[in-house]
Amino acid sequence: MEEIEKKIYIMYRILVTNLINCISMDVTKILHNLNSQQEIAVTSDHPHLLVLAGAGSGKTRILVHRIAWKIQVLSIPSHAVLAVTFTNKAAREMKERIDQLLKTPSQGMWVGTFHGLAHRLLKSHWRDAGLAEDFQILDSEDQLRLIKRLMRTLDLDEQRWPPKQFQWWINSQKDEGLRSKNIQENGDLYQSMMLRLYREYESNCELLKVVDFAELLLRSLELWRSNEAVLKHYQNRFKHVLVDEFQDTNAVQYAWLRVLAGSECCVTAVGDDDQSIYGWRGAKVDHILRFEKDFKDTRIVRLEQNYRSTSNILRAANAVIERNSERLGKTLWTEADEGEAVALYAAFNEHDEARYIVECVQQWVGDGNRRDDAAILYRSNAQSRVLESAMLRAEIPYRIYGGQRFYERMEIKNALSYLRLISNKDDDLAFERVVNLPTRGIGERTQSMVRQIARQRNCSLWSASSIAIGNHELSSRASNALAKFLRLISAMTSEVEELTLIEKAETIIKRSGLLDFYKGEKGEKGMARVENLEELVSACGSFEPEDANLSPLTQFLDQVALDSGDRQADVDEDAVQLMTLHSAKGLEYPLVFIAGMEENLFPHAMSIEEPGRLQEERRLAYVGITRAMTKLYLTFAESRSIHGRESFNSVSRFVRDIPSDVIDEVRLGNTIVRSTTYASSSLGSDPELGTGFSLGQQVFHKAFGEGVILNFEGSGPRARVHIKFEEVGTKILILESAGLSGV
DNA sequence: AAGGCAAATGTTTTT
DNA sequence: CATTTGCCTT
Repeated sequence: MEEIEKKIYIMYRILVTNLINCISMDVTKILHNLNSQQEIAVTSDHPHLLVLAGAGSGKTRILVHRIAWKIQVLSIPSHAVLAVTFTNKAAREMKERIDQLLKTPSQGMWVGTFHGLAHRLLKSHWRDAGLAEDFQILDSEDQLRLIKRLMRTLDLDEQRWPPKQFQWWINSQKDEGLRSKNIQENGDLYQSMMLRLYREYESNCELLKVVDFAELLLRSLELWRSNEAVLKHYQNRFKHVLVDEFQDTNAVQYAWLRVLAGSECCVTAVGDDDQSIYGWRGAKVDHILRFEKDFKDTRIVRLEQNYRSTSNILRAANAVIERNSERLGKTLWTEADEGEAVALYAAFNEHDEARYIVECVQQWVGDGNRRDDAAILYRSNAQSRVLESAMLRAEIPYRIYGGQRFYERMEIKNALSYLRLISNKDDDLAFERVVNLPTRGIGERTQSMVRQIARQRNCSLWSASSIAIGNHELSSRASNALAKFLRLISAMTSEVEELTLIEKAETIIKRSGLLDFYKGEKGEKGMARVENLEELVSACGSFEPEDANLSPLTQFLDQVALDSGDRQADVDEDAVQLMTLHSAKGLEYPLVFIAGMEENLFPHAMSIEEPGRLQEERRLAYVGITRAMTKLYLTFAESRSIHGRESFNSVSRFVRDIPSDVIDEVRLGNTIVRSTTYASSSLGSDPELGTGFSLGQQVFHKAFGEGVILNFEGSGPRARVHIKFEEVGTKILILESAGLSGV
């Protein structure tokens, strides 16, 4: 069997080579430097292809080269190709690399995120999709606001029913493709409550002409399912569909692909079940297993050779992921050298951990390396603070990824709301956001009055406001303030009409009073906000509209809603990268630190009980470890303050899974000797700073019993000692009055 | 209606 | 610990 396959393959290669010669085109570089598995993945002519690509095996490269192969060698027109990713960043990168490889730009090809492509569909078929032509995109913050508002009208107690829960529930239903009418009541109070709000939410979105993220996908799926003509059009066009990060697809996205693919489309899916870390967001690894069944005649190619990491790092990664049961099974291997051992550092607390990392970075830089090549990863954003301040103190330039995104910042959303209101007076969400910002005397009372009128008349808040003023339904003070606001918006609209996008943004930020409002805000915050507003203006300046028929402003607003705006600001500065493990997926760095390798933190306490969630944490650990190319540091803190409370966690189980011959345990300045099981660490040889005791030492106190020394503040007899007692927890004692004795 | 102070409340992230 | 939310006073 294998023999035959080999022969066919050789014949195929001969044919291919001839073909290349015939076309006399330089396509050799498409196959240049590919290993045999990669080459099969690029050139396979099976109808469908599933590439199981391990970390660092050249996943994106395969996708890009396969597209180039199809276009240049198989002469498939580029407009027949659709490539879909999850993030804008990945889509941008793919576009760039295709252009680079093909030289000729990827004209006619659709490359984008699921959401971006769905939006594009709905924009062209808004009528068939049952939407308004100028429908707005609702981001998650807008969504939460809307839900809160609906809860208020339904008189639901926000304490008993957290709005976030409604949001989460509604989104999960939509991710599964379920509308409220598809859900059966099961007599459960919680479910019936959720469902009740879901119904209300659906009809309100309809009314407000807004579409949330999940809706973009679901709506475009329903469009295809219900409209034969539209579907046929796209099925006839896109004969080649390629999906990146396939393990991250949720139910609707998978259905979307299946419907589009129909029966004559070639689907290529590239993914790694071991890197599925978005299960909590509806992603289903099962889709990888189902692919073969749903797409008949699928060729499966495994890419297991890793080109990124040393073999020690890979051994660590494999040891961690091996303990997961539900795997397709894949073992990464490399031709690379053993490399250095994985360093493990046991810190006393999070500050010591940060200090140690800073020291290592300084040494790395001192050795002539780039800060850009170093990344510090952590499980949750809260951990970044301590690391950040340590970097700041050491004057090491750093860049934090994630956290708050540009277009989600309050001042930016406010400015955008003014722009939205300029382009569409009936945008109620924008209206509500800025009607009293900066404060102009339109308070809660007036606003609820206007809302009530809007509901009665079934009109927008904008129209309701003029009705309220016209009918003298408000106090004269409120009426004047409201009229002033309406005049301001109208005036700005006409003033700005003929201006370019950047001028519009500039004018509106000034005229609305937002700029002065934030300038007046005291402290660093106001400054930063003003800077952000300026950055928004410059973003308007560099925006290039795609469609000449539509107004640049509306196009800008749509793009902003779909793009989180992870701008590449000061990318040129050589800086250490700080990010969560989640956002590190897809990236690689020569030097990687993973901080906070502790039980309850990583794996996270919320995930520790459930086996499924724990497996996902394990995959996250695998993702983290495989980011490292040459040197990996794992650190954990024996004591860490979480939410202001001190907690003591043992070293993460993921660390214990790594074979000890791969790990090099770092001992601080040779002062302390400790074992990984830390609790009963052996005594230090040198007393700490003349106190007569050492860190990690077991001590006895008359009242509190036995404990372990965790930290010192100061030195000599007046030093403050942090001790974790077995019975009473941690105490901070003055040494000379504590009356401690060694055990 | 607006600003100030106390209490609550904390995963992971993209779109 | 640090930020956001809600209540309460002016």
